[in-house]
Amino acid sequence: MEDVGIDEAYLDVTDIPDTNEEITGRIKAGIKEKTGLTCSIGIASNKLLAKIASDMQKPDGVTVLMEADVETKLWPLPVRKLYGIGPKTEEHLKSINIETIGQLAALPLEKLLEYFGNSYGQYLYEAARGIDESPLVTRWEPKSFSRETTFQEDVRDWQVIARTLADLSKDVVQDMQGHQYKARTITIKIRFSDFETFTRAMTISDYTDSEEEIRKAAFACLKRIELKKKVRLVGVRASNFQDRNKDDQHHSSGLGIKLF
DNA sequence: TCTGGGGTCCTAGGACCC
DNA sequence: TCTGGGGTCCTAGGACCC
Repeated sequence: MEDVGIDEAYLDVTDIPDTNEEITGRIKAGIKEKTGLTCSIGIASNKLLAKIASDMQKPDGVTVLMEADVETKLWPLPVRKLYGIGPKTEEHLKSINIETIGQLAALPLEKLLEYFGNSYGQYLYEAARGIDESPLVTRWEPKSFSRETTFQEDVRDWQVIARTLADLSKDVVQDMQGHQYKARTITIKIRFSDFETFTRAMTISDYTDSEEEIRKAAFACLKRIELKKKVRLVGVRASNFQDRNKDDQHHSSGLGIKLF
């Protein structure tokens, strides 16, 4: 099972001999018993289609979406239904008269790469055809920890901003320590009252989970933003974690070799 | 549709190295 | 000092997801 947030998950039932009805029946009964809630389930040959299917019969439904159904059931849907297409891409596609997944699938790959870049273009090409080879991710390592707060009222007072930044740094550090991660990169985020948002990052030479070091880095970043407007939001993020699989990470030995 | 808080991934440009 | 090609690392911002 792959968790996706608090109320979604993908289950690989490939090797479970029971019928779809038996499996979905047990899942629904179990969820009902433990939470009192209903759920909607999509059954498909990959995650992309399963997610779309789960959305097709909303309260308490079960929907099967097979590859053979792509043309009849997937293609009529608006592009926005595809995972990975948000408001911006929806608008972009609309501007070139593409509103359904079928119309998207009619676009040649070269066009998609041209409009959306190699990575995203290739993704859209496959997604529009219901193709998704992505595996279930049952365990993963976090890549960052962050905390942010929006003020009740926009703030001009530097003291308030500074204290908030320090508090957030502390929270991030506690998160890191609790999960035993050390980071090299600290990023702060400042959003002004007009929603203009800036980030400033600093990468230090040694991995750390020290509150003082991380707070200092955060403040060094803060200095690089001119606070000329009222501030709505402050955030702190730590990333670029030390690889915990390597128990010893001394950077480099003092050995250099030069070949002539 | 928007807000809020927590994330991930991608891109582009710059600095630097060989 | 410039050109060219290849690479890494870092930064800033944006799109997207739940």
